[in-house]
Amino acid sequence: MSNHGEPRKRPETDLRLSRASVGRLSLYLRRLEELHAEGVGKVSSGLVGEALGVTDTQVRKDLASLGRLGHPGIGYDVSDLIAAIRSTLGIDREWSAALVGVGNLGRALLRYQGLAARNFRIVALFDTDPAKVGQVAEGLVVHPTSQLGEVLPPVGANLGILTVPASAAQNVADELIAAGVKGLLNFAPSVVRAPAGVSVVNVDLTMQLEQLAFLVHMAASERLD
Amino acid sequence: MSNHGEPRKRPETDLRLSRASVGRLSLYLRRLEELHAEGVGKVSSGLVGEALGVTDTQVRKDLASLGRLGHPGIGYDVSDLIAAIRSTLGIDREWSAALVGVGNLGRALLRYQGLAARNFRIVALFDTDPAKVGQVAEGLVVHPTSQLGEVLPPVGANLGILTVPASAAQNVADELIAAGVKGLLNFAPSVVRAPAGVSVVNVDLTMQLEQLAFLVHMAASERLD
DNA sequence: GGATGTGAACGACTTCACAGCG
DNA sequence: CGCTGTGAAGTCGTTCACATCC
Repeated sequence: MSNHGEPRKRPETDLRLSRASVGRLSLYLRRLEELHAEGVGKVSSGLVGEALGVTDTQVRKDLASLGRLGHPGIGYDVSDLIAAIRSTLGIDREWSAALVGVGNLGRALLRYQGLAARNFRIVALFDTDPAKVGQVAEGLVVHPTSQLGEVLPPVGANLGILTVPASAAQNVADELIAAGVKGLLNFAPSVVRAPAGVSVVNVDLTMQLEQLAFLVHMAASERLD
Repeated sequence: MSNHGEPRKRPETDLRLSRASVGRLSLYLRRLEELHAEGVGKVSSGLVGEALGVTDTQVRKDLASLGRLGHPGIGYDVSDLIAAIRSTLGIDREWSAALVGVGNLGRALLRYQGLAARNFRIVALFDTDPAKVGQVAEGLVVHPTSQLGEVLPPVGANLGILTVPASAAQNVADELIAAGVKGLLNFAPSVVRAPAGVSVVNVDLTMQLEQLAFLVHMAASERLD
């Protein structure tokens, strides 16, 4: 689903957090924010994991990587946990992104409130279609992708969002990287690769549809017991 | 990212394919279709995995679960592999889906060509917004979500796609399940749970953004060596 | 020689069991 | 007593090494 580009040589032993646990930390964070909004001040590991289908032990193991935040017999302080997870994930600051490919999906992302709620801002738009260039969407002018190298650096986005056809994805990714972007969110149905120092998350809707088809397919054949 | 709903009791020992390998099979399939289009007839495990960042050994292990399709010294027949993967994933037939939530993302999915290309058809639309009910999008009328129970069963969709707010996701999921749907693709930022026999894939864009933020955040601090 | 298939070693992640603290 | 933190055990997935076959 996501990778770091090149296969890494070093086993990365210093990295405390496993890939899987980072995903769960996101889930915990959301759950904790819900609980916080409900006025809950202290939580147990069981309460956090319950609605998420995660065991209490697993929650404690994950939270242990943030430091010693729990109080035996009491639980965890919700606000402390929220702050610690935000800081660990690196979302206690603002991220700015360039979006390339102002099609249906690109526009949907532009209008998606969830991005702003998490301090992700889209600060530049690009498209190759001459009919789209010059248009304004959500207060941003669409620039031609060919001018990415000149337009983007002064804006200084640290992320790139790819909502382009698969055939264009790697080329656009390379241009974004050349323009200084440090992370890529790729929605094209292709595996985008990047050099060390640039992170990539491939979303790949097609793959997830096929995962679902497989699960349903399997469940159906299991029913024939 | 995706789960089967309730935590399962039985370790499901009969299931040959691991979750991770199913995802890779999707990637192989896409790569093989590219190669097929280029007129390639035989491939080696190395060639399939190369552009995907997967080792040859891993490819062979994954393909082994499809049966004995390889020929030592020669490789695999591209067409055979494509057919075998399609059949294993359960995408050698048509899947029909109801889409609930005709907002920006819902509309983007409706127009997404990749669905049709993979034999996934959206056959019914629902929304709670009275302003949207009755509208026609891509040839389909938007029905009120409240009438899901009456409208959907005669149409007979086997999947449900949720592009609704997180607060509504579980309720809508329950209604879809009651209407006979066997699989759910959930785009809402929440974990949707389903009883045994119904499969769920949670896409969760927020989580993937946070994954990316974390990776970039980590890469930045590693640079201080 | 060139490539597959696969047991065995290895490593990563999860669950268990329980010590320890409030 | 309730709940955390964590070594140990167990499970799952990946990589290695090599026997095997065209």
